[in-house]
Amino acid sequence: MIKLLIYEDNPQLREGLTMLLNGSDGFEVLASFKNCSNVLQELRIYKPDVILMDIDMPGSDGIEGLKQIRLVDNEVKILMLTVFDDNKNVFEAISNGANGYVLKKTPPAKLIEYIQEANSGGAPMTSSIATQVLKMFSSLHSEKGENYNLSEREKQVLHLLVNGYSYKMISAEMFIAIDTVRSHIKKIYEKLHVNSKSEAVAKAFKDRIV
Amino acid sequence: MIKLLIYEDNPQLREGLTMLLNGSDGFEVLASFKNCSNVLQELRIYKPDVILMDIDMPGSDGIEGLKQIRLVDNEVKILMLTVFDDNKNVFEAISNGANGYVLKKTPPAKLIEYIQEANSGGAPMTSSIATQVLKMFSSLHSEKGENYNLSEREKQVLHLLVNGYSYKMISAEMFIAIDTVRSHIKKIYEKLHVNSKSEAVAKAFKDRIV
DNA sequence: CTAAAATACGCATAAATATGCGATAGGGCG
DNA sequence: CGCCCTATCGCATATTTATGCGTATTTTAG
Repeated sequence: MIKLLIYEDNPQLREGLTMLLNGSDGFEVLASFKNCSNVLQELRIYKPDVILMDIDMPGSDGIEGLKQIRLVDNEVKILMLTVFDDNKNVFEAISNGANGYVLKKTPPAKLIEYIQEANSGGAPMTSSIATQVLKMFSSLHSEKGENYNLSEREKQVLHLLVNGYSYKMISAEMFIAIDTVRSHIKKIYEKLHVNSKSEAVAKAFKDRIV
Repeated sequence: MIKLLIYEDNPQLREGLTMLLNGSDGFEVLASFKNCSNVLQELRIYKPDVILMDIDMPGSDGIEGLKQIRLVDNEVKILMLTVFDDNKNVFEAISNGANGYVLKKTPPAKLIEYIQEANSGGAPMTSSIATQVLKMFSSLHSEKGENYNLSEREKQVLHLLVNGYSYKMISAEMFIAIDTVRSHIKKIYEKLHVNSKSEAVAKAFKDRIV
């Protein structure tokens, strides 16, 4: 019997998880909470095997809770739940001793598998997370990311975009018509597989093409 | 149909894998080889989707093969197979662009799952490997930049912005009116001293507030 | 040489964003 | 109790962005 604690601010999801797990053989949800303000106390009282910890909670967030727990307990397995597979949180979580990191959209059957895996000493990750982790690793050694075959001019435009330039400013800076700026940006979007300026900027940072 | 190449020096295992996969729906083993001396040629001829690459092969070993392939092809998925979950090889493999890293003792059903995962862009790892990876990561550390005194809600909004969400999508995701999203974003811009979405995104990356 | 990119530009239009000027409600604090 | 902050929402409007559909010249790769 795997004993669980759940920390999740969204009431629906909290209830859903609790019901799912209590209804599954070999699982017992001891309690669930909407934030981790009293996580240490609760840990002492319930002595769970595995903790499901939402990352994006108001007040004391999941990373904070994780840190607190790891100050006093290195045994309990902590599985982080999140809607995002972004770099920062993954890194923070695993640097601070999380045992796994899974997306909330993970189907129930998978989630159950992951919990079992965490409980038996594994490190379950949804594949997009694992990919992130591998990317981070690769980036430690290989200096440059994808190139996306951006042309020189396109790289210049993207560079200016990343530095907060509007189309008008780019047009002025590069001595080309604003419509030409549009053309370039459209091409850039195609190549990066995005469709907004901020997505392009984000991608530029993530893939280090800046 | 996932098309596979197999590199494995042990004849029994090589045959076993081939039979297993050819006997499974949706898989086709194009060919299998006992070492990767001619990997580039074979890659060109067969154009596989996924390559199963044993690490511990005599002559040209799996890491060597991996490196060669990645010089000319960043698309094909490469799943490393090994008996050991030792640090050195894991690190080498993932630094050189392997898509996954699984132990040979992985049960067939799991292996099939992993291959599918690799094929669809994931990064399958057996849990002991994943644990290794996390441990390596934990040894690193980084600290945090400015906070800009963003409120909880503002951080959530910024987070979504960084992930390419439009106002409308944020409104849906957070269950608030689009005008409220506007309010938050205006406040965020003030606090970050910017005045466009892409600038905010850029700043979020630069200052690691994401 | 020829085909394919890259570069440059124009026009039109729908959607998204930025901004200003409001309002209401709850929580924390001296 | 007022005062400030956060969070919520509404309306109006100007600007910016995204996109489609064109044309034309130059450079590059096969």
